[in-house]
Amino acid sequence: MTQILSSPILRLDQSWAYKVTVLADLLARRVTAIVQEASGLNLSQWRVLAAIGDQPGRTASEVVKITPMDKGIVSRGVTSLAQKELITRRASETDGRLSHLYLTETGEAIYQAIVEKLHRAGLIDVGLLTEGETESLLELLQQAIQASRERDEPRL
Amino acid sequence: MTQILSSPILRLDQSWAYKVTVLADLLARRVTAIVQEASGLNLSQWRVLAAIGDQPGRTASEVVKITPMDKGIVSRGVTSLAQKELITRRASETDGRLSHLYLTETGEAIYQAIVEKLHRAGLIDVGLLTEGETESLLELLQQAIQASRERDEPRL
DNA sequence: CACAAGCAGTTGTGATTGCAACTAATAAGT
DNA sequence: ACTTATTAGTTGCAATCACAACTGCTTGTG
Repeated sequence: MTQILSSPILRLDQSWAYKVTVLADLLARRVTAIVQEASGLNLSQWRVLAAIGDQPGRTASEVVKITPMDKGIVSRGVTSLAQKELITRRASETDGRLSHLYLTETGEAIYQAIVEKLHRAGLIDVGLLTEGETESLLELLQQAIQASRERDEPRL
Repeated sequence: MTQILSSPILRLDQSWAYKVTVLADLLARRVTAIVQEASGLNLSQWRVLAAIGDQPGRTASEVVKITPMDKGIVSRGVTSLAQKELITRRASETDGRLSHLYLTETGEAIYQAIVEKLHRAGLIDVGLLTEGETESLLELLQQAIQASRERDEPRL
């Protein structure tokens, strides 16, 4: 059925954007707690660690691209992780501006331990949804992300 | 296919939790920009306003319940919105602790204007997904939220 | 009624964030 | 080659947030 009223209505409990927001916040709180307890890292430090663990050799700006983080935050994350000796920077030989990032042995251990805990907490796989549901959720989310990225500067 | 390796792997681009996080952040930035430009309100003030517009008479703690916000933030939001005369508090007659919140005329106007803009920006309805897709996305998100809420204190 | 326990809302504070200004290195244009 | 534009990454700072302590009201128990 189509909209009857002339002005659009915001029904929070029917807004996908709102639900995504609420869910993301719940997830962030749980991940933060787990990461904090397991390693003392904060959420953005963990995100940087995870992005590197996910694909070693990434540069800071690549981390920014795949992550919902400001480059300032990533920069600070990289610095502090390097100080804690969880990652190392290796300057690129072909481009003096960037360095590739790798987990140290300690970093790898912490990374694995946290992944394990997140896994058990159902924050990686989805124990709650069936395999098919998960798949379609992933697809829908990806579409929404893409669309949101494309729309990003439509000068409203 | 099931997992072959012994330790769970975090593939970011296949993690629903990660995608939800990225998407929520993209959405938050866009909503913030729109709201800021339209009204000068920040995101949490807008969220409070929206929660009241969505269902007038809500109390602050009800806003907290349906929203991913700390009660401190809601409290400050309510205070500042009241100062700007976008909402009014009406003390409950039956319970001296709480007050019901309502939009003023100005508040209503701003609320409507922002909803309109968000709508045009595709942040309420989903122009990007079909109706069926939207529906299943909503359902899946709701399930995930519920599950996440229930799991919230599993003392890991 | 008195007392304990719980809930609504406020406020203080250190930590975290987002933005923008800045440096340094590379790429592009002429 | 030289000048300009872009990109990587760092840093300063004001705004925002999360958490916890606190006040005051209400509910439950005896």
